[in-house]
Amino acid sequence: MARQSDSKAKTIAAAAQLFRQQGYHGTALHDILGAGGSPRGSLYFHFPKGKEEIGEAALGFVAERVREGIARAAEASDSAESFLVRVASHMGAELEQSGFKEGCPVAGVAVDAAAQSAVLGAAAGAAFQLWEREIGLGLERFGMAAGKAERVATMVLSQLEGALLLSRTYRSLEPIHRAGEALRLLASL
Amino acid sequence: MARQSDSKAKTIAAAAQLFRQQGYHGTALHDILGAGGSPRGSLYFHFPKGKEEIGEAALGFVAERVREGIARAAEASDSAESFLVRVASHMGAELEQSGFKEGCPVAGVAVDAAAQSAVLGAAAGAAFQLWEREIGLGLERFGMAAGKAERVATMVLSQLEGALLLSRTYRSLEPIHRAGEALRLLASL
Amino acid sequence: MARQSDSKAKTIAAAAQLFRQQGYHGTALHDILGAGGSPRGSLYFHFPKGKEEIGEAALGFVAERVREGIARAAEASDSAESFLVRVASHMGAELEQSGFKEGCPVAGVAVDAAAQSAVLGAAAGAAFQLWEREIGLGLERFGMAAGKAERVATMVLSQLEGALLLSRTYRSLEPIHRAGEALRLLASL
Amino acid sequence: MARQSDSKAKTIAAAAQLFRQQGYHGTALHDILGAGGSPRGSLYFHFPKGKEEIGEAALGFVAERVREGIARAAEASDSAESFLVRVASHMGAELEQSGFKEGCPVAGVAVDAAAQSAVLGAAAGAAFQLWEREIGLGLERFGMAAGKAERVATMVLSQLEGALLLSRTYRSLEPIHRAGEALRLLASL
DNA sequence: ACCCGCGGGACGGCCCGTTATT
DNA sequence: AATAACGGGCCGTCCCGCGGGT
Repeated sequence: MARQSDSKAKTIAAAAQLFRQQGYHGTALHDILGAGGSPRGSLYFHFPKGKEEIGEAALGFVAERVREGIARAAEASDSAESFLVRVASHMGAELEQSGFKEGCPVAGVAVDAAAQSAVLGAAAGAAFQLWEREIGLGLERFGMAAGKAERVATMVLSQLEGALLLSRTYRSLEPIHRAGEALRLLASL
Repeated sequence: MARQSDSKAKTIAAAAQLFRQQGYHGTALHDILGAGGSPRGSLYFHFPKGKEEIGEAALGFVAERVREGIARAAEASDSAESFLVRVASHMGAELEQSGFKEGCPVAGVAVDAAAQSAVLGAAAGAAFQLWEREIGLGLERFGMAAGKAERVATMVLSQLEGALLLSRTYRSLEPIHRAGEALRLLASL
Repeated sequence: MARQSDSKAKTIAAAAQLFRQQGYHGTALHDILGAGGSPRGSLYFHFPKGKEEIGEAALGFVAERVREGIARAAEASDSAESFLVRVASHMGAELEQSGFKEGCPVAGVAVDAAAQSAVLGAAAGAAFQLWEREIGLGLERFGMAAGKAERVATMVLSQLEGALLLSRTYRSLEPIHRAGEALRLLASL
Repeated sequence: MARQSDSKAKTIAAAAQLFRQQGYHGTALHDILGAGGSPRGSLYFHFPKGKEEIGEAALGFVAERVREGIARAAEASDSAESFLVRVASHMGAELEQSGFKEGCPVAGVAVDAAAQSAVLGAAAGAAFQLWEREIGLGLERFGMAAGKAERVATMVLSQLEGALLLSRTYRSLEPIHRAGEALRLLASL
C-alpha cells in the first residue's frame, strides 16, 4: 500500500515536472519512467489509460499544489496588492531556480494537447479555474466585492500566465517584474 | 524554376498553423507536408536542418504577420485604449473562428521547445520582442512616454498571451473580454 | 511471453546471413526483421542500442560458429595439411551452396563499418583473433611450435579471407582451390 | 572541356576514397559530391546511370592505379621475393598513413555490392583479375613459368587482400608483415 | 551543348505508447 | 506488479529526374 502510492506519486510528480519543461508531446513515457524510478511495465497497472491518464493526474497534482501556494500567499499578506505580488514573485523564483526551464505546469499540457484531448483539456481548464477561484477568494478576503473579484481574478491569472511565458522565453525575470506592476493596478480596482 | 517560393511558403504557413493548434512536438512533419501539399524530400532541400529550421521559419513568418496586425490596429485607432482593445478583439475573433483551436502561434513552440532548442528559443523570443516593440510604438503614438510605453507594452503582451491561453483552454471568449478591461486600465496609466 | 530467446536468436542468425551477403550498410533492419520473422518493435527491446548492437551480436554469433568449425576440422584431421585444406574446402562448399553470395560473415561488416564504429571494429577484430587462435591451436596439435604456429595462423587466415573474397567476386572456386595449395606450403613450414 | 573532365575525375577520385573507407552502401552520394566539390544536379549529367555508374568508374580508376603500382614495384625489384614484399609494404604504408581507415578500394565495393549488382560485380572482378595478371607478369619476369605464375599470382593476391583486411580491422601492421613472410615462400615456389 | 538549381517519392533507423503473460 | 514483446509512425536523408539557365 505504502509502496504502491509512493511509486505512483513519484511518477506523477516526475511527469508534472517534465511536462512543464518540455510540453506534453515532447515528453516520452520513457523519460517519465526513468525520472520516477518506476519499472517499465508497471505503468499500465497504475494508469490503465496510458499517457493521457498520467497527464490528467499530473494536472490534478499541480493544480492542487499551486492552489495551496496561492492560499498561503493570501494568508501571509495584509493587502490585495501584497498578495498578488507575492504570488508573482514566487513564480519568478521557481522559474529562476530551474534555470528558466520550468514555466507553468498546466500550460505545457494545455498548449500541446488541450485542443486534441477532451480529458486533458477539461483537466487543464479545471486547474486554471481552481486557481482563478482561489485568487478571487484572496481578493475578497481583502475587501473586493465578489462579482468584481471574480472578473479581476481572471485578469490576474492571465497576466501571470502571460508573464511566465514571456519570462521563460526571454530567460529574464523582467516580464514577471513588470507583471507585478500591472497586478498592483488590478488590486486597486 | 519559377515556383521556388511557392512550395516553401506554403509549407511554412501550414507549419505555423499546425504548431499553433498542436504545439511543436505534437505536430508531425508528415502533417505539415500533407497540409502544405509538398512531398517529403523537398523539405530536405528547403530546410536542410530539418524540423527545427521549419519551426524557426514558421516563427519568423507569424511574428511578422502579427506585427503587421498590431501596426494596422494602431493606425485604425484614435486612442491607446481603442488600439489595445482592437488587438484583443482581433485575437478573440481568430480564436473563435478556428473553433478555439488556434491560440498564439508562438506560444505553441515556445512552451514545447524553447527550453530545449536554442534556435527555437531565440526565434520565439524575437517574435515576442517584435510584438512588444510594436505595441510600445502604438502606445507612444497616442502620447505615452517612451520609457513607460516599453514597460506597459510588456504588461499588455503578457495579458494578451495569458488571456489567449485561458480562452483557448476554457473554449470561451470570456478571458479575452476581461483582458480588454485590464488593457483599458493599462492604457490609461 | 516466455519464449525469450527464440526471437532474438533468430534475428541474430538472420542478421549474420544478410550482413554476409550484402554487407552491413547494405542490409536494412527491415530485411533482418523480415527474415527472422520478428515484428518491428521487439528489436528495440532486444537490442536497445539499435543496429550496431545487432551487428555486434551477429559478429559474436558467427565468430563462435566458425571457431567450432575450425576445431572440428582439426579433430577430424591427421595432419596440419589436411586440417587446413579441410577448412578451406568447407568454406568453398558453403560459398558454392549459396550461389556465391555468402562470403565471410565478418568481412561484410569489417569492410563496411570497422572504420566507423568502434564497437563493430572491436567485435570484428575479436572474431578474427578467435579464429587465428583456433587455427594456431590446430597447428600446434600437429606438432608446430607455439610461436611459429601463431605467426602461421595469421598467414593462413589472411590467405583464406582473401581467397574467399576473390572466389565470391569471380563466382568461381578457383581462388579457394589455389589457396589450398598455398596452405599446404604454410603447413609444412 | 577541361572543366568537364576535371569535375568528373575529381568525383571519381573522391568516390574511390570514400568507398574504400566506408564501403559502397555506407557512402552517400551527398558525401561524394561534397568531397568532389561538384554541385548536386550535375551528377546525372556525368553519370546518367547514377551511383552504380560512379561505382563502376571508381573501380576502373583504382584498378588502373594499383596496377601501375604493381608494375612499378616489379620494375624496381631484382627478385620475385623483393617484388612481392615491396607490394605488400606499399599497401601497409598506405593503410598506416590513412590511420588504418583505407583498406582495399575494390573490396569495399565487392563485399557490399558484388552480389547484388552485376555491373559492379563485373567491375570488381575485372580489377582483381587485372592485378592478378600484373602480379603474374612480375613473377614471370623473374623466371617463374607462365602457368605456375598465374596460379601463384592468385595466392599472392589472396594473401594480400586478406592481410589488408586483417590489418585494417586490427589496426595493426602485423598481419601485413606476416604476409610478407608468406609471400617469400610463394615466390620461391 | 553543357550544366545545375530545385523538387520528389521512398525507406533508413530509432523509439514511442501499448498489450500479453506470469 | 513487472518482464517481455509489439506494431506503428517519426524524423532524417538517400538516390534520383524535371525543367529552366549560361
